[in-house]
Formats: sequence, C-alpha cells, structure tokens
Amino acid sequence: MLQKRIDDQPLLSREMMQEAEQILHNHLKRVGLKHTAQRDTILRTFLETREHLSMDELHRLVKRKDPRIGFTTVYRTLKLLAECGLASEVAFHDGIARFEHQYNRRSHHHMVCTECGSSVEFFSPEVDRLEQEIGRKHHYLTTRHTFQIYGLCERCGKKAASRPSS
Amino acid sequence: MLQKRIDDQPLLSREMMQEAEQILHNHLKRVGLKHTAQRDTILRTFLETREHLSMDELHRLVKRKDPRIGFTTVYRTLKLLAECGLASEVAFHDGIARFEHQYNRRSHHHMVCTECGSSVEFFSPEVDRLEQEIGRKHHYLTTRHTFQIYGLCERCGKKAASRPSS
DNA sequence: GGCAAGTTGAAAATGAATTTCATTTTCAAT
DNA sequence: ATTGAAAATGAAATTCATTTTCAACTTGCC
Repeated sequence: MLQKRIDDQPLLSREMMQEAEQILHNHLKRVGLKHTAQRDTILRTFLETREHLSMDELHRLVKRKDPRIGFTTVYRTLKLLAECGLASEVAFHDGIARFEHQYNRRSHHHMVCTECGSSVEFFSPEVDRLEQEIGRKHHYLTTRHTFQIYGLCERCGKKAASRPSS
Repeated sequence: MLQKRIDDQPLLSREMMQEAEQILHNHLKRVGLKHTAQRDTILRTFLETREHLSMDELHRLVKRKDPRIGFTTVYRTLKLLAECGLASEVAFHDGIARFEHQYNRRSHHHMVCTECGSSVEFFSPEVDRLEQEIGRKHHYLTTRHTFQIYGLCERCGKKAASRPSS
C-alpha cells in the first residue's frame, strides 16, 4: 500500500533525530517517567519511516532492531509520542489507527484511495484558515481539525473505467 | 450529549418521510431484497431523529416502537440506508460510528467538542470546492471528504479557563 | 396455498485497542 | 557500587464495537 508524501523534507537528519529524542526525554522528565532503551529504539524506528504506520507495522519494524520489544510497549510509546507532539494519529477510516510523525512538519492533509488504500499528502492553508474562522463564528476554542478526501487514485480510476461492470 | 444542528430544515414532513420510504423500497427491489415491517419501522424511527445516532442509540429508540426488533436488524438496516443514500456515517473519532440522515440535506460539516462530545454543524461551500480542486490537481476521482474541527465549545472553554490547573 | 429466497435476532466470533499483572529495569539517594 | 521505590515491560487476558452465523420465520412470486 503506497503512501506518497509530497513533502518538502526528504529525510530526517541526524540533528533533527537528536532534537526529537530531546523532546521525548524532556517530556518524560516533565511527567515523571523514565528513559528506557525501548523507548529510544521505538522513537528512532518511527522517525526513520516516511509512512503512515499502524501500531502493528511499527512493531514489526521495531522487532527487526530488537526482537524482544513487545507490541504493548510500542503501543504505549506511540501514545507518549503523540502526547509530546512527535506523532499524531491519522484516521484513514479503514478501521486501523495510523500514526505519522509530526515533528517539524508542515500542516498537511491526506487524500486516500478507497480502492487500494494508497494516499497522497497535500497542503492547503485555506483549510487551516477555515478552522479559525468557523471556530470564531461558533465560539469554539479550536484545537485541531481533520480534512480527508476520498476517491480513486489515477491507477484505480483507470482500472475502474476499463472494467465492464457498472 | 447535545448535538446542535443549525440546519435549514426544521423537521421532516409527512411527504418527505414517504418519499424516503419510497427510496428505500426502490432500492430493495433493485437489489432483490424484501420489504419488511422491521425495515420500515427502523427507517421511520431514524428519520424522526435530528441527532447523530450510534447503532445502539437507534436500536434503543426502535425498541420503543417494537421491542422485538433486535440490534442486528437495526445494524443491517442502517447499512442498507447508507447504501441507498438515506444515511451516512459520521466519524466523530471517539470510537463509535454515528449516522445521520442524508436525504435532502445540504452538504455540511461538524465541529465537535472534545470535552463534552457535543457538536454543531456548519456549512462551508469552500470545502466542497477544495475537494474538486485538489482531486483534479493530483488526478484523483474524488467521491467524498471528511472535514471535522475539534476543540472546546463555549461552555467547556469557559469551564477550562476558570479551572486553576494548567 | 406452496415454496424458494430472503430475513430475523440471539448468540457467537472477530479484531483492534486497552488493561492486567508478575517480572524486570531505571534512577535518585545513599 | 548498592539499594529500593517507582516505573516499565511484555505476554496474556479483557474490553467493546462491529460483524457473522445459523436455525426458525417471513415475504412475495407462481
């Protein structure tokens, strides 16, 4: 399942990786939690990806580095990363929670192919502005929004067009 | 949990109700399914509401009219209604699938309070236009989108502001 | 009315997400 | 370095919304 990122930021440099680790460590200290090798491994593995990972997919990658790390720890660490802003959940509406890294990334949204599950990211400052505008109008203190477009990607669209059935 | 609808359409008239029933009946015929009293009861109950109902909530309402109708039938009928465009799922991201009627309604979106779960609907033609525009740009055949804003409603926002903790 | 096809609903199954708990690890204070 | 309290770990169990199963029951075309 391809998940194209049309980002401006091709890969995470060593410095950024370390800065992200620092963010996690500070967060751990702040809330009185402990620094463990597992958490570092999971964060590093997560940051090395450029995909929208499910818990399970990340666990599989993490196990390659340290087979003894269990699913539960990945699960809990991903929640921690979300807490300190390094990760965020993206709901592609297929029943599985996915996460992407959020550190130092531009605000963006996703368009998902309902046939093959692939997705592209796009940028739209207008959507961010709308959040503000509509929140103000209805007296909400807005914190975030989700905007997702569903449809058929070019490949699946062509396949569908050439298929005989309705 | 209040779910305010700032709609233009205060309630469903008898004619609209019958038209909706007709849509269901036509759909049933088209796909070779049968017309049953349960399905009618469930549709009618659903249309009488103005909320965003979970399966369970709708089942509870349906049971008031006919206590013998089971959850499974409500579940399957709601899927049927979604198939023929009378209902659609709204994911408020709280782990429960909710449905709203879609028949004869303006395109709209939701803003959800993350504290109390209440929601307001709003209208934004710009968002609909963006779906088209972005789909075209990336060669997707778009079919639908979700746009949801999360935050604190006026009440919860004030409560949070007056609370001493961070 | 008959009967094939579809429906019903209770109960069981599914599966992702979350919690439990016994064991192990971290880290601040010795 | 050692200690011990608090936290982390991970396998297994649990939860809970959703979906499927299946035997008994309707529906609607002949």
